[in-house]
Amino acid sequence: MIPDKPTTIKEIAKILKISVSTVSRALNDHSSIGLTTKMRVKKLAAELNYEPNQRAIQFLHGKSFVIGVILPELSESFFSAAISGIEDVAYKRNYTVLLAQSHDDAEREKILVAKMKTQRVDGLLVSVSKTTSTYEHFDVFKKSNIPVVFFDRIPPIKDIHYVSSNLETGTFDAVNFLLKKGHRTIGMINGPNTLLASHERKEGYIKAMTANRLKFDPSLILNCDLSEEGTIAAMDTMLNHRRKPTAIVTFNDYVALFAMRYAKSLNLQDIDFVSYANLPIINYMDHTPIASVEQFPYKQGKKAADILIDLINKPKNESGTEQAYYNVIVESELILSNRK
Amino acid sequence: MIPDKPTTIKEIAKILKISVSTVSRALNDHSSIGLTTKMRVKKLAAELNYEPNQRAIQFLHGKSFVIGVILPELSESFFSAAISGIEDVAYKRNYTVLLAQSHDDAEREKILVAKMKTQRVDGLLVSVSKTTSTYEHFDVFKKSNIPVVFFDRIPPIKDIHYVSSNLETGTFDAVNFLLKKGHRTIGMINGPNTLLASHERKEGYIKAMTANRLKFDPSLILNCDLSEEGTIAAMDTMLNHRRKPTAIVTFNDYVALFAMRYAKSLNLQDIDFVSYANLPIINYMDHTPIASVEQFPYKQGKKAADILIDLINKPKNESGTEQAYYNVIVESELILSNRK
DNA sequence: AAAAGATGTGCAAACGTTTGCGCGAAATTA
DNA sequence: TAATTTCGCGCAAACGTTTGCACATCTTTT
Repeated sequence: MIPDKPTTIKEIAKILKISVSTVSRALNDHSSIGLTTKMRVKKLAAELNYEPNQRAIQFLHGKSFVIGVILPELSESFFSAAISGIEDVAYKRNYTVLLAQSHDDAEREKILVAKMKTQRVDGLLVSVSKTTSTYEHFDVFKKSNIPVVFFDRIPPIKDIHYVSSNLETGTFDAVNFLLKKGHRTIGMINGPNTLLASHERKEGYIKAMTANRLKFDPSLILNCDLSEEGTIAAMDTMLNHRRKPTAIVTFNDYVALFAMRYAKSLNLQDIDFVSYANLPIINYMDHTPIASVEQFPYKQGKKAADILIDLINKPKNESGTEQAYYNVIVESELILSNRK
Repeated sequence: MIPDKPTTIKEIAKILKISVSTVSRALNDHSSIGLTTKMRVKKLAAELNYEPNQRAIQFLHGKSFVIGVILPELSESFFSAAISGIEDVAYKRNYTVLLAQSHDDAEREKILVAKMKTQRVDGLLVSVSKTTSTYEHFDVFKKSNIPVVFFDRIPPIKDIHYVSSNLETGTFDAVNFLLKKGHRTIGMINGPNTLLASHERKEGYIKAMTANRLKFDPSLILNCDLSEEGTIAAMDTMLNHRRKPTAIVTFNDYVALFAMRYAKSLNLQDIDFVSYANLPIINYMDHTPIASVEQFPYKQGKKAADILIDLINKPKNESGTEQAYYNVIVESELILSNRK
């Protein structure tokens, strides 16, 4: 009836009339404990449903085996896939995940970072919020020598660990694929130039063209604010271009959807689209891009978590040696649609 | 240069030549500490960037302010929305979230439950895995008087707290809506009968028919394994029915997609579909259901988290009084498509 | 002037566990 | 047999914080 307080090592010691240290060592299979004692201890521990109090242990060691994760929006498929990867790694390496979302609000992100610090996480994994423009709130971690790994949305500052995807190669493959398929006029509805990702896409496009000894026509790459209206405007420009594209690469699946819908409303069924995989269900749709560049959020999450835990367990940086920073690029990859 | 160990209360005490207890009380605004002392302590604490070691405090109190959350699949939109709600509540009520996913694997779920116990979470929030058929692994929590709240996928056992959605009313509204729209023959592609959710849908359907003084034709409700093949088979049966339906209610968005695609391939454009909202992007598609039953995963998550934290902070159940169980139903609701 | 109350502070225990050190007893070596 | 090693175990400190209790000083009240 009594809400049984968890069994402690002390109680076991008292019952067995041995010291707590012996019990502790016995449970941890320490070499200096006799086999018989070990057996007795373990047997009783099992009977009493003994569970070591992690909080006490963590407190003693000053380690928590907890990693903090701050993401912009948990319900976005990219991030939920990433957190899935993070959790899987943490699980395997015996860490647990303390989760928080910034809702793309810089203020909330600041509070969360402080909270994570207070909770004494062993390390922090962050994809920064869209509205974050200063990065001093991460300094407390650096000062305390607690590793921070950024991923996907990485801040434009020096001396940080990060994992992100390289969209250039994926784009190269995408354009190359379209060229091999016979297309000669390939348009691109790109994102705003303020995004690093837009530049990577553009670079990939250009390299694919030149690699195929084709002239690069800058007017075939259009910027777009990623909204439906912006997409339609870009499409209009594209379709009225003196060289009307027969294939279009779009910045993301939403843009692809808008563009395809618009093309269809104009009864244009003959344009091939290639996009970047953001949405898991795009394959269920009536008209899908014929290929998409996959960014492997799950893999990125895994990689970032692995790096973070490596950093946590790294021997203290010997004074003098320059700290090395992990800058990991997860290659993106062209995936052909499995539907005809 | 030295990776500064966090400041402790002891150091403050030593510098100020007062005892640790005084420092502790000063920082906690205890009434028995002189104003001047308080000021001195707080000033120095601020200068040294003192942060109370939560781990020590938690250890001392035997409370962690952490709630465990075990979900089947973080990357499913329903669950990622739910975790978002959970996190928001936890954030507001000063708890943190320890997250884990079972990947719909009963074995992994068991391990995770044990791990959560070991981590000494203050409470547990669970949506059980599809493959879970026994529920003894939750007993350890009950024995230790740590509250567990189930949500959405709740186990078929007695004496548990849970939050789930009532699909009956949503279905009622859906069918009613179709009837008002003039439909008289309404089919339903339901899920397998093993799911509670299938029964709720069926009940809602029946009640809507009888409420409109229409005869209920059981042969218009088909079970389906939710796969594409199963959906197509159901559609075939449906379309060859002597009373060919003019509208169909489907178990979920995937089924709706399969069914709509199949209907389209047969050049049947005149069937109205209603579904249950699982997929956020369905609104971007070419053909969308004209309405869907929303289950508010975010809201469900919030509610479940609130209940859990209430339970945690509830005064110990006075021996004798029967424990009351929260059984909360979040009503589902019919949402009309915003596209024509 | 003595007793009683505030007021401000310190002592020490407690939370559960690990671990360096020491010590006695048994087993091995010289 | 004496000297040494190995084995098995206990003592006590440490981690950072809170808190009941006691104590000293100062201010009231009788």
